[in-house]
Amino acid sequence: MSSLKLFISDSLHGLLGYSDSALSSYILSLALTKCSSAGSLERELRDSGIDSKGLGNFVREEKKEKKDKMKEGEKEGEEEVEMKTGKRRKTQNEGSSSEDETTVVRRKKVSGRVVKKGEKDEAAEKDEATEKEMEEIRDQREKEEFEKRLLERDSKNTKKKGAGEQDAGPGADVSKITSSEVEKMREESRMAYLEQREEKELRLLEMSIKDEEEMFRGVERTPKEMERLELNKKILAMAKGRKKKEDEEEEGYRVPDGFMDEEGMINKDKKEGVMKQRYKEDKEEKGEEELWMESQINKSKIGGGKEGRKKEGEKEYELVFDDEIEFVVGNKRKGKNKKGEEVGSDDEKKLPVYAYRQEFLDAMKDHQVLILVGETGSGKTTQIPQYLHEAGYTDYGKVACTQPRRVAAMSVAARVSVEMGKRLGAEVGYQIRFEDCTSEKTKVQYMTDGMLLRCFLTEPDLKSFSCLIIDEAHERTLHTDILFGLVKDIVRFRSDLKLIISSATLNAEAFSAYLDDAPIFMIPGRMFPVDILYTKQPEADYVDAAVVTTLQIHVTQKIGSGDILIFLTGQEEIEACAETLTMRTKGLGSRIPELIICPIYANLPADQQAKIFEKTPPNARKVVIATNIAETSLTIDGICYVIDSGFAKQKSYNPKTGMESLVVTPISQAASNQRSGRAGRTAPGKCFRLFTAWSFKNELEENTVPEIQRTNMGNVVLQLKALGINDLLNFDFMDAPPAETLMRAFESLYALGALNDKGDLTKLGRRMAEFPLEPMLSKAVIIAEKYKCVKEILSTVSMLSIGASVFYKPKEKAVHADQARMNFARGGGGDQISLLRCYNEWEENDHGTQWCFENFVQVKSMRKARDIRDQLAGLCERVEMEETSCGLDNFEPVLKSFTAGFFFNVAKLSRSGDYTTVKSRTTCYLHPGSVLAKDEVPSKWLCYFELSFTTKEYMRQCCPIKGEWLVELAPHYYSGEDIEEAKGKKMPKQRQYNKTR
DNA sequence: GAGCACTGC
Repeated sequence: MSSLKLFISDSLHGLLGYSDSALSSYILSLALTKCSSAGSLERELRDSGIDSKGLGNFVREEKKEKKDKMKEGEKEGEEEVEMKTGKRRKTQNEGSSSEDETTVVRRKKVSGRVVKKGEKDEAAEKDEATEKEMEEIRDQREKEEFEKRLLERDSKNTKKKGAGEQDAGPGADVSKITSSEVEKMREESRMAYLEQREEKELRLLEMSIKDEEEMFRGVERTPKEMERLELNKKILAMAKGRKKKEDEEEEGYRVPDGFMDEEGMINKDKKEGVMKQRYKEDKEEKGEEELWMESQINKSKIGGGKEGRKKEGEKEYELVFDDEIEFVVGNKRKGKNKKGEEVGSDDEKKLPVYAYRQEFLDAMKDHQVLILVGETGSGKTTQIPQYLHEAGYTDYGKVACTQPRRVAAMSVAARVSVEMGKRLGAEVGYQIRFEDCTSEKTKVQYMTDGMLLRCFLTEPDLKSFSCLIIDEAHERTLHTDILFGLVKDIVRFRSDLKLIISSATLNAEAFSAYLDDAPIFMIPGRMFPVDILYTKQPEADYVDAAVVTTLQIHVTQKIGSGDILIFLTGQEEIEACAETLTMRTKGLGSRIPELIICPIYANLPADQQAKIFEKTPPNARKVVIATNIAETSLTIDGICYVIDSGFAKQKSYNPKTGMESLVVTPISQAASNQRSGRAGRTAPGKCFRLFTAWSFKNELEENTVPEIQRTNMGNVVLQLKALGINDLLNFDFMDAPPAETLMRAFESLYALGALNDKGDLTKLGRRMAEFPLEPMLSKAVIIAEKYKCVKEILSTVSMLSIGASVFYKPKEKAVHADQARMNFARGGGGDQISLLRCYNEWEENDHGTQWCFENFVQVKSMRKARDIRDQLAGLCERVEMEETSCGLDNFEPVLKSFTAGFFFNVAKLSRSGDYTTVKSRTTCYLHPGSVLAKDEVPSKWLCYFELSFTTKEYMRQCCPIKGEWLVELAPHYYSGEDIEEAKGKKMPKQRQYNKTR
């Protein structure tokens, strides 16, 4: 609490200090009451912090170390390993090698079958097998040998023990193992893990060397690159040399395979007995977690699943991987309407919603507001608006249905227009940014939620609508959350307006409570049951675990039983996962059916994205490796197995520094359930969660923190202000954003001149709200009029607002891509001017695709930039802003205009050579991707587009500016003092003037 | 020398 107080008084001092402090005390009191009543300070702090709890950090750390390890080559301390495998290790120690138990089960199969295969291969390998395959075989050998030794030793131990116990008399426990033996076993398993890891790293290293040599043949390489390559080669040679030596040494221990086979069987039973005994002992100690898991398992059995499916399934395994993961059956997601007929042509009649038509219309008659709960497949999105239309609600206004995504709005509208037999754009239409497919005749209108929000600006009472349906409300996007507040207000004074909040999850009570206890109307979904399986122990590396699980599914489940969908966090992981999968399936060759690997993430070029929708050929299985994009945005048919890493990248915002960060965070229970639902769309499915049932219950939040609580609110505040909502701190948010975030938004809008000292919208603010841009960008556009560079700033702003996806950098042509990008930087001006040059050149080349290709620029992004630019230009025309131009030779006006919007984001070069933000004194770094990163003489002053924390505080999209500009452009924010230090001499003290507002 | 999850106006 005290820290918040401090912050508020601080910021008010800096910002509002000069003015009459009516606003400040007002805001302060509101902020404080809001904050204490919401009790959200703790959450805020957590949100703004960079550390995510749970496994996220661990995994990251672990990965980084993995890389380090690879560089260090063979140096590997025991302690380090202990740390790396910490999570897994811990449970193993506590839960006392339940893993070993399974290792034995596996071992039998490995030696029983794969070895024989291996022998055959060995005969033929000289002529046939590729180098990689040979290595695979050798790997396999090594592991098996190690396991055999382990078994042998174990059997000796057990025998010895057995003899000893007999001496001690009857009743002595055969299964008791001394602690030194436990220690030994631990070490063994540690070694095994280490060995496996080492092999993997080596293989990867080898591949990367090979790749580099092949792909860059004939391409000039920098000395650094050459150096790295040489170093890698050296490491590989050294490691291989050592391996060879070890192999030779091991040769002496070799035991005939056949012998081991049998021996393995005998040992297995004994050891299993031992392990089970210990397992039970431990379970008693462990208590809650195990008990809960057990209860979950029993529940699923009662639930009518195929009892003991897992146990039986194991026996069916033909091919077992030595790093196999064990899963525990968890609860079952119950299917709705188990018969679930195939979707046919007249399927809407079979949709669950159909049976509720009359009931629904009756409910509509009685209530103004209704919460509609219907899971995926209930048909609510397509049918409900039609029912309303048929019932005559469209006689005095349109029925609007909002969707969080453009594609959804378009496709649903198209579907409904077919069902109604009307042309799209006539009675049924949609409205999204850049596309208005409606007409005067339109009765049923689908639109994005952001679009409806924009409608409020022109039509505050929404009088052209008779019904509003806010669909997918459970997603809690920023726009839906704001809509809630606005529509709640509207229904109070427009008794003729009907409101439906439609959600797919059961936490509808929250919506109901928020909307004055509105009645909840339930429609069952059409879902198939999904078995949920958890890992028995935490997995240290979920990417690796996902690969293994995929192979397990692929090998053990019948081909044609369904495709696999893996949820990972981002491009990097997806690529790594796809690579490992390719490698391992290649290694297995024809022993397994074909596995088609399809990565998908938003930045993937469209043609590659389309691959996931191709039908899987018979005798093959598709595995889709996706980000969250597959959670909501797209539906892939035929998925029956979902592998859920339990993580996603989530944006969080720290209002103190204004810094956004994208962090790998554990997902919520709700999100995990959403993911598992993806397995049961066309047939009964299974969801493999790569975490334990315990962590699901105890470590995952129940619901995802709504976006409104972890994002910058500048734009929202400006828009709400433009709608005439003045008392924002008392605005009826369903979940209020953190007070600090609102404060920061106020502060920045005030400094930009969008709000006056009373907190009211200024003329400038009203103009800014017209632009569909972040306030700082809008300001830059408006100021450009003064500096006569509107044409240039519009292009720059459009390019900036599409994000970082402009330049495309394929791995194999990274050097060329970088070169192409640096070409745009020639002539100076930093990233902003580079983007401007890029846009201009594209325009000069007739918006050509070929040009994009040659310059490693993404066409998709450029087209988007053009759309945005056209829209902005249109808006400028409407406010009679002339499209002036300053040309490219003198780009100073462009940078000045940009700085006029982004003067918050200015960093100064300190003596130590780092940059420090001028006001908040945060140390930050020039992003290596910036064109300025290669400059030899760093600019004294930088103005950046965004500050984002990844591994460091990085400034992205930076341009060099002059210190004097700050006093000229933002005299109320910067004084001479702020810049004199860098100038080295005293500047005449400038009086604050702030009377213009 | 890093790495950008997903949306939307």
